[in-house]
Amino acid sequence: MAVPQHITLIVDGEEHQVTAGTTGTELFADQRDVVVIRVNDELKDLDTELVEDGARVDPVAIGSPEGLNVLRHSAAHVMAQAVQQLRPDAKLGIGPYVTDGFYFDFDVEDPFTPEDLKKLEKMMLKIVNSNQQFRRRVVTGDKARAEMADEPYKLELLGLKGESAEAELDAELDGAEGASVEVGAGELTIYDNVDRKSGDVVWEDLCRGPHLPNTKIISNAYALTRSAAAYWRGDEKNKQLQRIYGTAWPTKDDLKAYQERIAEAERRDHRRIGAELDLFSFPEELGSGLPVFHPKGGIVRKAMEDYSRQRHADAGYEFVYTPHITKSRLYEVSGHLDWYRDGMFPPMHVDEVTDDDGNVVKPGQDYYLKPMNCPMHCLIFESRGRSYRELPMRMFEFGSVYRYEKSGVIHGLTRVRGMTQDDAHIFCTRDQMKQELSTTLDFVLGLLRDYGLEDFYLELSTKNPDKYVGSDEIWDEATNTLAEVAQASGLELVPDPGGAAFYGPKISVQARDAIGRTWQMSTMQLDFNTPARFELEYQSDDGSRQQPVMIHRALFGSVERFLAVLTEHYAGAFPAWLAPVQVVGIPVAEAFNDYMYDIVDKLRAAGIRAEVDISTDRFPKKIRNASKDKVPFVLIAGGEDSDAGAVSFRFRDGSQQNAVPVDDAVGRIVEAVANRER
RNA sequence: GCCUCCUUAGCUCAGUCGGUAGAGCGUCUCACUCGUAAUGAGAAGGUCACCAGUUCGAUUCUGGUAGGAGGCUCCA
Repeated sequence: MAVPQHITLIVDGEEHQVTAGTTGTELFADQRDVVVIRVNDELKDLDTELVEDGARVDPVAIGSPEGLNVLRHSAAHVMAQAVQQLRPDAKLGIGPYVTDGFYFDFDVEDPFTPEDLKKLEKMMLKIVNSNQQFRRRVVTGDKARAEMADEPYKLELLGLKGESAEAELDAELDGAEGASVEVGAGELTIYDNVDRKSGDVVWEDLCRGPHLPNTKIISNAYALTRSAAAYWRGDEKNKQLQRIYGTAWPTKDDLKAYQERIAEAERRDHRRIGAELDLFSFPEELGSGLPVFHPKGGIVRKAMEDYSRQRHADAGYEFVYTPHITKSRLYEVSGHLDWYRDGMFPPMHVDEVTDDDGNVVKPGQDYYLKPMNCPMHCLIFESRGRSYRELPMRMFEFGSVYRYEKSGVIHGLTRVRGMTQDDAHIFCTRDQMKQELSTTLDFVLGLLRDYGLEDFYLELSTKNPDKYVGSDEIWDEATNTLAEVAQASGLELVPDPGGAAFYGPKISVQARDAIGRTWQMSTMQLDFNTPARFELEYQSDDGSRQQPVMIHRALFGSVERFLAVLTEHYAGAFPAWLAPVQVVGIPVAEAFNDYMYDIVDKLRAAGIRAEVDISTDRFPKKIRNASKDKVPFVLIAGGEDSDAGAVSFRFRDGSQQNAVPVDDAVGRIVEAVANRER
């Protein structure tokens, strides 16, 4: 019976004969960075006994994406153990890994304080240093329920698993934001944390795993970053649990690099730079999410808009203007009041006439601030009969819209209540739509590149089965057309099921910025429904009346948001063509002020935004000020320069070029602006 | 909208265990006239977000409102 049976494993690509029951720990004993193994595409604990003949076994290093996930998941367990030491009443929610870290949700009487987080970090260090083992144990449903009797949320997850078919459950749990980490497909498992010395089980959690072999690997390259509330299973109808976020890395240097990355993102925060460079502000008097642009920010914005207008004109767009408010009927026809009433500012009720007794003699009317421009563009289309010869008709507007965003979501310029969309609607025939989408995508990407974004991928948002209008055939046709255009672009295409607006599917362009973050930028939506609702039509070449197709598209999304993205992308150091001040002239001493002014006058005559710093600051201080303002070109002139009819450059990176003849310097700056050099 | 935290000079922040406040930067004045990231001295500047309550007395304690931060939910 106990005869050792030999099996063949394909270990890291090579065949090996081993005794059945050999563990990953034994196989990879000399590879210290291996923390889990992959057996036939499935991640397993390192101490898994291997019994299947012919199985593929691959080592997973701690630094690999999967290894990092396991590290962070295990760190979440250690944190939960510490939390239950500090707060024995804490009930466990879920605790998955996320990008760069992990979190764990707890139901506790009192929320965690920053002091608690410090205490918990120390308690975690104790656990980490005591080198507990993570030990996996398969349990039956009854056994799991018995052991988790004091953990109501775990029982709820077990209940879900019991009730529904496996596949369904996994889908549901995945939807519930990481819950599948707790009770995955297949068998139920509990992980015991076993004390090294005593062998006692000090903590346990219902968990799918896998985990690190022991807590020591977590080392002390972890940190608890913040606490916040989160709805249980991601549903705002449920109770809010207290969530603690943390991060964990293979080494202290990795942790430091991560923290430096976070600090860099903070330094680039457009709200901070916007204040430092005097670009915009959010006066409390106006209300939340309603920005004003100061003169410097106004220049950046105007430069962005001017270039956009020029490009749109070149691309055959026509410019339209529409009002900010309208009677309610427009948004009844468009369907917005049905779908987005909560996201719109409440109506203004006007023109009601009552008699002396308060009876309504003449009913009033509701006016709404407009949340979208498209219905108004439809009205322009239908203002007279249209011929197929006019199509495609491309209407562009910097359209200001107002949305009643929930107070908790407003964020700088990226999520506001009043914004200006660079909105266009293209009305075309069905035959034209594919070509039109394809040229629009090229146009969009080209323009984004001109603003300095280079790295893109596409997302295809498809029908939300609970939130759409129109027939399935129309949705299929629209979706397929968008998919074909997206694929033809050669860019990576990520599906976004259910992400579409109610009136049609969309492609969105996601851009990566200078520090690798992605932002949703442009969107292109194909819409058969709005033209139908407005009963738009044109006369075709055969004399029949046809309905046009409508393409919604915005490049910036909103001018405000795009300015925020560019501010963070450039860390405030805008390319010269966008910079609020393009040139600051600094005379070495007052005696050279006039010489400097002559140069700056030449620049101004060439359309350059140039200033002379004639403040009483000393020379080095002026250099410092210009640096802090991130001015692209600093021009310096003293005796050496004026004698030679020259000027000296100081660039933003601190490098210099001296004794440049004045005309050359002017030409160079004019060229840099005209070519939108970075 | 929900949870936690925050709001003190133009900005960044100290501080007051309840007796109406400080620093640095910035601003202004004076002196300095200088070659690549901070010259020195002096001055002005605050209803301690707003509104109530408790108190002899509130910037401080309590409640509410507004605004902000980080999350959650949402994002046409």
